[in-house]
Amino acid sequence: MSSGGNLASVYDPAHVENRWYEYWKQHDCFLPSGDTNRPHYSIVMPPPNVTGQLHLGHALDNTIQDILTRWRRMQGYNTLWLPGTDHAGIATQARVEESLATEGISKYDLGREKFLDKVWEWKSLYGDRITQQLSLLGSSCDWSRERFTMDEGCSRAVREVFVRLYEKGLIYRGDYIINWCPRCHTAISDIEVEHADSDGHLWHLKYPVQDSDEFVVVATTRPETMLGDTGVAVHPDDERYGHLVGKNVVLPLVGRIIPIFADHYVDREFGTGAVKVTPAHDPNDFEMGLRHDLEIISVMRPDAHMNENAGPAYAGLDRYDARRQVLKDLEAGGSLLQAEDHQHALGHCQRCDTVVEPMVSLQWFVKMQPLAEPAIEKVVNGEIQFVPERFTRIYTNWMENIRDWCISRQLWWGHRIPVWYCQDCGETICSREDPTVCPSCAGSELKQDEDVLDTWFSSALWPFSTLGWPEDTDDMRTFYPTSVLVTGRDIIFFWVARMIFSGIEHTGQVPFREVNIHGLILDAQGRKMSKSLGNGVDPLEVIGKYGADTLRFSMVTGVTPGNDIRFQWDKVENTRNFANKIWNAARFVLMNLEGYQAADMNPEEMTLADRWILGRLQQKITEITGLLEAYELGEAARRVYDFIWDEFCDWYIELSKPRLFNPANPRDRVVVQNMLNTVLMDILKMLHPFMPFITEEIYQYLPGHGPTIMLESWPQADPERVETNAIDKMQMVMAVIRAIRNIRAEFNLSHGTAIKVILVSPDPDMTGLFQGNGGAYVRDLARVGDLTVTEKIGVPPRQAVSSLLSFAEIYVPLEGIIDIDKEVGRLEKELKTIDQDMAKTEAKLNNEAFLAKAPPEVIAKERSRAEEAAMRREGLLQRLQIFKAK
RNA sequence: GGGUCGUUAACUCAGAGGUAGAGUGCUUCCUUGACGCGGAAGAAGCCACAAGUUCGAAUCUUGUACGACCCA
Repeated sequence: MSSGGNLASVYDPAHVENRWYEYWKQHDCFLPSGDTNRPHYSIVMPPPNVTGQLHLGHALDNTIQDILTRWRRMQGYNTLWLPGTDHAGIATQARVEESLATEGISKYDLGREKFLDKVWEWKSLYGDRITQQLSLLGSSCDWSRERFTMDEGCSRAVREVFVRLYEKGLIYRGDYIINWCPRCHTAISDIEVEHADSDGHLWHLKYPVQDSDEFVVVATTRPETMLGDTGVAVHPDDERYGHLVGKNVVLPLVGRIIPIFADHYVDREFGTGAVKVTPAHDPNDFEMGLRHDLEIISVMRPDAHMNENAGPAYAGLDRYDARRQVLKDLEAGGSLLQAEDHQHALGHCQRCDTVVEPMVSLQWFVKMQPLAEPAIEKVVNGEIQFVPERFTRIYTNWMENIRDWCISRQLWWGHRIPVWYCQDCGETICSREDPTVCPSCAGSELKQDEDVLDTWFSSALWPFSTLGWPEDTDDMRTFYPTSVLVTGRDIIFFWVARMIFSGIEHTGQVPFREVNIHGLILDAQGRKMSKSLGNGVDPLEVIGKYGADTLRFSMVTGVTPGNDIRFQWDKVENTRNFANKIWNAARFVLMNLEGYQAADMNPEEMTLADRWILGRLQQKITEITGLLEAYELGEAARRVYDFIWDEFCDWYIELSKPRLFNPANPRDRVVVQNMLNTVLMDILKMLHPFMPFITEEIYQYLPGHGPTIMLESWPQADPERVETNAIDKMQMVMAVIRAIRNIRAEFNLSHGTAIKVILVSPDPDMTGLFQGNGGAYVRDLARVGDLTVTEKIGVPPRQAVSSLLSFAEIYVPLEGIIDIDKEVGRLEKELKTIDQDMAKTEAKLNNEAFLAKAPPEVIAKERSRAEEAAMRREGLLQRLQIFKAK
């Protein structure tokens, strides 16, 4: 056993954390126990971007997962937390391109293969960084099973899934309108588009009706697209335009003859009620175009400059220059009627914030309807549960309105689409193995599709691809479906939803039973942390300054399920202080364990304080375990905090001191030593999932410790140890001590002066308590030199301050010190509040409806409250009489 | 336009039918044999507003206002 006297009085995480992480790793503590007789508990980690850096969002997400994992592991589950990283197609490729650009090289200079070599170089250079950062956080994940979305196994799963869906007809290729990012030069899916309101204009353009003097005025926010207009739409019931439906207009600047048609999509209230239709550059227009068989004329190039279809005057112009030019030309031709200010939502690329351009393009899609249906059902019927429950609706609403998923990306970094085109006969071949000859014509000129898959296509398979699917592996059988998925509310659509339908479709099972959704970490002002605002806080900085335990605990205590939390340095500091508090409590215990011998807790030998703290400990075990089961991690952490600081440190340790230092009773010392050790041990175990490092460090100093606290069993509450009688009595002792301390503070009685106290209670139980153990506590903790306990007092001393508790009266004689006027004032104030309280309770007790309908225990409580108040009031009046009777 | 969340002490947030809680900050005191990153005591709130349900509402219902976010 080490002596606590060697420990520094200030806890320094830097000397502790890395050491234990290495120790755990070396001793294989993160691996599943492998005991398949025990239930399994498994989590797959949401894979961070392989070239990314740990941010506070990761820190929170992984802290929650680690808490759950460590807790369940201690509970004896066969526990697996599987880590890994994501190849993050667009983001990673963009970063490599940026880096090459500084050398003046473009990816085209290198060509596809050499460029990909570069990306893999990046991956190996930065791929470890994020996982090392996760280690610093204390993540107890099984690194031996670490995966990467582009490793061999995951790639195999991707290939299998693509081929299966293709063969089932759920994957198709076609020309459809998609969101195009002109900067990233790729298609992106609907949810990768972020809408932001921006100030623009609504221009009214005058289109002449063919063979007529009439005009149709259309309103648009994007006049440059008029070059690609192939129709004008009005609402079928709009009387203003009814006579024009079926006629044509002559498109200004272009001269194209295009039809006027009716469609219910048109909003009569908006603008002029007539809209120009550009099927090639607007998703709604595209739909209308299909319905009315309109021509699709694309007027833009992939870089969002106009193409030759826009006409020689505009070809080559950037879309915004083209807008200015078109407006100028329309105005010159008298076709521009008015421009009003108008706010509208613009789509931006999630990655680079460039304004997205809707374009018609040949892409691959997943047909969502058949996949969405069972995915909704499994959530509605509770096979998958969202926690908090309200996220269920967010999920189902989205799933019910889902559109087909555009999965092809015009990138090089990613899973290449496993489709080949025969150059001889034009056959399309989708295959699990790379084909060498065309099955149709036996030709060998096969060319693979250039595109790669959306990164989320592989992420969607993560819960099973990481466990070995499509093979029927031990891990699949043991750990799938996983127990819970922990993630932020921002990726429910991107990821959670897609894992659910993929899991059901490919494994026939849900990928996880529960989804625990947490909020986002905001800055101190409540804003999202972002690079552009520069308000991000680096978790590594926090760990460096305060330690990972502190970061973890400070984040998790701020958590209420599903809600965002603000990051505050104040809170981090407070948590650091908490760590130091535990450290010093442990130091105190260790310093006083000299001569420690393990002893059975004999109830006979236990004092009131012992029974109280043991009872409270059992209650806390029950509460905290229950809160963890309900994913109320923040509340659980707060309970641990309060118990340690308020009850264990401020009361129990203080109460233990006299017994430790009393040489007259050596046996007493042994009992307290055992108490301190066991209670501290259980406290550490409960705190361990939250603060793994400091708890391990202290644990290793305590007598009776095992190889690691990680593999200790989670405390179990023993109901027999909950003696409510002892708890109640202790609470009364505490009330007396507080009352005396209060008097001390109010009368400035320095801590050095031992005072005299008279405690009066007619209840023999009470007098017994304070003549015994309770009195000793009062003497020690309230510094009472002379404590008189009596059932009755004839005439209370006049020169005394009093405190009237519900179960006892306390008098502190202060001959010569007491200021009678002040004391009278104090009592009168107290009398007033009692009167107010009494009025309230009496109003209730006089209310017949209350007596008739309120539950009996509430009525009883109200009655006893009234009685207590009456007693205290009586006492106060007596006191006042004594003072006034001069 | 639809939806979700929030509005509680100066600040940051808990609490979810039975007389309001914490941390920080503030005031006063304390070099008591773990801890000043500490201890003791205290001041501080018509729980956004309105109506309803209920014996009883900060808590449930409906609406309003303000703020944040998501979807269209």
